[in-house]
Amino acid sequence: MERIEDSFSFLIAKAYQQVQIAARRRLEPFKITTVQYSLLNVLWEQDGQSGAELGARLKLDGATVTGMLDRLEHSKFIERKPDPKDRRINRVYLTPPGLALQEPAQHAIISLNNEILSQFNPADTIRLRQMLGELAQEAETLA
Amino acid sequence: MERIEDSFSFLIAKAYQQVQIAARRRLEPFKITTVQYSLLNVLWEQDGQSGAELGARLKLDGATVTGMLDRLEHSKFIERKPDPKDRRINRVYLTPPGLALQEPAQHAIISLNNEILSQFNPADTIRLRQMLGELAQEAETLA
DNA sequence: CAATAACTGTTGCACAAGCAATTTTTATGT
DNA sequence: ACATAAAAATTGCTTGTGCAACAGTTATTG
Repeated sequence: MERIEDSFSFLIAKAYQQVQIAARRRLEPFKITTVQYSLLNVLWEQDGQSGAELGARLKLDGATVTGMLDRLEHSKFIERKPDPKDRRINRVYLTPPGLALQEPAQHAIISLNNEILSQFNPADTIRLRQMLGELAQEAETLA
Repeated sequence: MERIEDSFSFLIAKAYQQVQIAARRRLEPFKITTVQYSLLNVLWEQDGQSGAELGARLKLDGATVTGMLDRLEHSKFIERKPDPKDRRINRVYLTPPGLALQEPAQHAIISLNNEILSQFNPADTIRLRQMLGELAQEAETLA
């Protein structure tokens, strides 16, 4: 028998959970959630993407993206505009308030990541990032 | 500017997500979810615990535990019985079907964890487990 | 002893997430 | 061209999560 705390699935779930909670606290002043932040991040990089593109980039279900866009639109950080060439598509644009979030929100999250990782030496940090990436890849093929 | 894929918070979220999806698939035949599995795991170790004890062990909010117990009770894997000494407390007991899940469900998850980690050498695996634990700890203090 | 604090479980609310099914629109293949 | 397939977005459903508020019970403390 194995204690649940020794199960690797549990370990990564709890590491994720705690990072998640810390990130949520840092983003609270900006009135966005962690997942909304990741979506905004993709938009800060390139405006006017479709919901499908955002979902592919963030590896999120289309239905999840729809809900997130609903809430982000409701809080006036984005706008949906129909694509003139393809009527299936809604393109997503940042509003001025949505744009204004970029500097402070990114600063908050980058600082947090640095603080969390500051306990490891640079080589370990690099290896950890590598392993997390390979882990996601491997789990995906096993799914 | 940082691409979201390079953000550590995103990295760990996606690693978690993919492990989660793989685990869900493996548990599908048993009609339980990954979080229900972790709760059952604590019960397989020791029957008759209170909701508060389960929540503390799994680091879950009381309200979350209530909902999980509702669903596990509805699917007949557990039972709630009032504590005779302390009328605030409900104690949670496994039913025979709940007990019967232990062998096959644990086997499924342990196998998955081994498969996922098989890409790393033993030293890296140990280091990864260490780092994930320290990560959770550190993020918790930063929250 | 009586007032207050702490604990346990529950409900309600909001957000996130995946899956299935549906609608509308565009692409493909014969 | 027409039928079929594929893609995009949405809606509905279930589960999980955390937070806040609450009721009932037990502990503490002045």
